[in-house]
Amino acid sequence: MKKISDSTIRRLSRYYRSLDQLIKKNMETVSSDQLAEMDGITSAQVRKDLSFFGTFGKRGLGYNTKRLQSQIGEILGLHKNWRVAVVGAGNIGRALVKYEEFSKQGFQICLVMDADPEKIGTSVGDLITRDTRNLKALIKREKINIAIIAVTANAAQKVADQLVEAGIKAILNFAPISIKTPPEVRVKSENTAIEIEALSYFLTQK
Amino acid sequence: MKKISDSTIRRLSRYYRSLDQLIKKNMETVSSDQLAEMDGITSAQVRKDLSFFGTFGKRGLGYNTKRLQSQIGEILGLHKNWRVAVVGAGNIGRALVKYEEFSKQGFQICLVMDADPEKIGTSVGDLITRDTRNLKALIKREKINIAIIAVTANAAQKVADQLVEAGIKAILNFAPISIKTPPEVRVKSENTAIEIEALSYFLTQK
DNA sequence: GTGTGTGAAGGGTTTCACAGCA
DNA sequence: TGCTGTGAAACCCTTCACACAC
Repeated sequence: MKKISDSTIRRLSRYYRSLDQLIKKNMETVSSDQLAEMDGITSAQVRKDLSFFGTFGKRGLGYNTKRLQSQIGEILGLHKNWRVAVVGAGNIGRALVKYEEFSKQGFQICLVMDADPEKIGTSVGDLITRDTRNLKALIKREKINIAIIAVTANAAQKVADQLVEAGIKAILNFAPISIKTPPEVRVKSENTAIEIEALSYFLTQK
Repeated sequence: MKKISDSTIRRLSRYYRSLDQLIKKNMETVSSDQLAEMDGITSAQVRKDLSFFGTFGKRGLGYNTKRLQSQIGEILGLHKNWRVAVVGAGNIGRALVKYEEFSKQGFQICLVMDADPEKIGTSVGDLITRDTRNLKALIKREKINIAIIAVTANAAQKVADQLVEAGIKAILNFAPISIKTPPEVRVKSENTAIEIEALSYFLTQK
């Protein structure tokens, strides 16, 4: 399969959400122009993004909202009921466990771990915090597909190594540090500090 | 000033953090090769990024870690003690108020707001949750520079409009929806659902 | 007429490769 | 010799513009 750019995939996620809104408003069809307007991009971009995966629209008419959403969901693999683990039961970890946007799209958080004895055994949402010392066994037993790292910068690489050893192929990293993994493992980083520093730069320029 | 790409700015933030580690290990100098290796990019990229802002290294030697860090800090405006407000005292909002990575870099959260009467008056870290109805006045009184939106998708645009009206020029948006603002306002979005969906896509492809 | 799908053009970012300085 | 700084080349992504289907 042709290599699809990361930006395209991210935009598909956005289209998926925009379609949600339209469907709630009982809109049956949508044009690339409308979708583009909702996401602040160009209509050519929308059509090009979709064209990588097939032809979903009708010329002169646009796209059927429900069908397009379900097709994008299919492309992104959102029908798959992913099992997710969160490593780190600090502020961010706990907020993620309770984040509704996950469960809504089939990402089920089934495991929370921490290394701190004070935290082990405490409940987070419906889950009980487990000991990271048992990481490998827990990941396997719970058949986890995706792991979220929400530990400190110091601990992040070690956790990542353990996750890789446990067979995890997809990691979402919230620690403010780049982590190293073998090429077959995909890592996405979410680093709020970096985003706010970009705002700082912008304000400083003006 | 020449337009600098967003990716360059984001990488500068990463270099800043990588330099942190090196400084902690008492390394006096670093080459673009080493920095690149730490962040999983190429050395040419590092040198190119820095070259937009000046010449910071010594040929044959590399860069002085402390000096380079402070120069990057200067570029990003990290010395400025930004005053930050968080709108939305849900799970994410509360986690952000307590996020240490912010205060460490001079981003001081001085205001938390929510619309829910149950939440108004409750404390989050050192702050008391205020009523969003007073948003404009509070933003002005606290001299806020940067606002973080951590409310639901439904409420996000309305909050954004109020923030713009209150004179805010930089917004970090955690709501899973694109928000519209006038061109002079910079918005950065952090959307964990989008990142995890990219992982879902990756796992689905294999 | 309307709006999609797409090859081609355009613009921007990354990588290459090397001159030049410590 | 070692490593930076930087034009030029390569690459990738976005935008244009129009044929074509409804």
